[in-house]
Amino acid sequence: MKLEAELKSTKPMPVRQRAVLNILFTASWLDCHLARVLRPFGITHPQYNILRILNGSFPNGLSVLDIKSRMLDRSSNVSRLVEKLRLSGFAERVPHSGDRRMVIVTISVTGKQLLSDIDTTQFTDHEGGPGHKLSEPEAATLAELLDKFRD
Amino acid sequence: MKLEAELKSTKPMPVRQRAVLNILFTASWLDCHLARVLRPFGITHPQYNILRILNGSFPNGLSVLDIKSRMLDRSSNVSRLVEKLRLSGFAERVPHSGDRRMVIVTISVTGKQLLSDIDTTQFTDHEGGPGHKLSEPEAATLAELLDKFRD
DNA sequence: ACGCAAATAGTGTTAAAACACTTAAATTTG
DNA sequence: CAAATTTAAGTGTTTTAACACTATTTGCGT
Repeated sequence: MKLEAELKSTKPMPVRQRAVLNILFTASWLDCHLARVLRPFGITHPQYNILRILNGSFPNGLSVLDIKSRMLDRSSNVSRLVEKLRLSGFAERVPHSGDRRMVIVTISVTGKQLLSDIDTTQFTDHEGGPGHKLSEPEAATLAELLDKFRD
Repeated sequence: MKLEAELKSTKPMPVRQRAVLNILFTASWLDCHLARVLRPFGITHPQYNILRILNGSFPNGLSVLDIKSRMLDRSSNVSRLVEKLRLSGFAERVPHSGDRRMVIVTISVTGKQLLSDIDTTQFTDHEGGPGHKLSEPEAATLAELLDKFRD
């Protein structure tokens, strides 16, 4: 559905404003879908995000700041989220030998199992997943325009 | 900056996954910018969102459900947000005469003044505003691709 | 070596989101 | 018309985000 219809907007919007609102609206829409898929697994979106990051650097771990710098939402509370993941058994924390300020966080076997259970493709390349109506070139164009948008 | 650089991603991503992450990342980036501009005015993003909606329907008011249906984030707590706006003097609430279940919310003069103070163009069409690097046709294409993405 | 600034992780607190539930009024149905 | 259903708004509670702050360790300059 077009943005104007979703938002029941009557007047036509300036094009850049339409782009801004559409980004925010689409992200909220995506978040909602993601939360619905994640709920049965007892994990939140930011926690899932961290697990994906840890999985990406596996078998190496990452410090808390490394995780933060790779997160979509940089203002979130990584220490507490990591602690949640540790309590759930999805991540491990070991003090860094060289620098005692640091803590190295690693995804656990259980955590890797969780990710494969969730089946990431459900959100990305799966048939019914979000964005399936876009062709690959269209998806590429979309990502490029977003990169340019943030410039 | 390109998404991969922002997220310090090493491996190449599937195109649709790249689009999904880019939408989420860009929205978070936008939110951050918006919060920075809004802070001096003592108003939050969802509150600003509601004020814009009320301003759009001025001089007519809207019921709480009408507001909710026009919001970017549909799961938020409109009653409490409206109460905050009322306490700050930016909105007014009057019971609906015909249907006593309903309450009609209207933007106040102070609220309209606040919006013009914030100068919405700062986020949309202003020179240094977000998305200023995009040409108008590019912004239009971006919005269309996002519409299609949600299909 | 000493003091100071930067870096790193974590905590405390307030405000907000998430979600289920409640109250009240209108509408439908038997 | 009475009871049940639906609709609208609001509330209670838990979890989380936001933001500023603290504590500890490291590195650096002198």
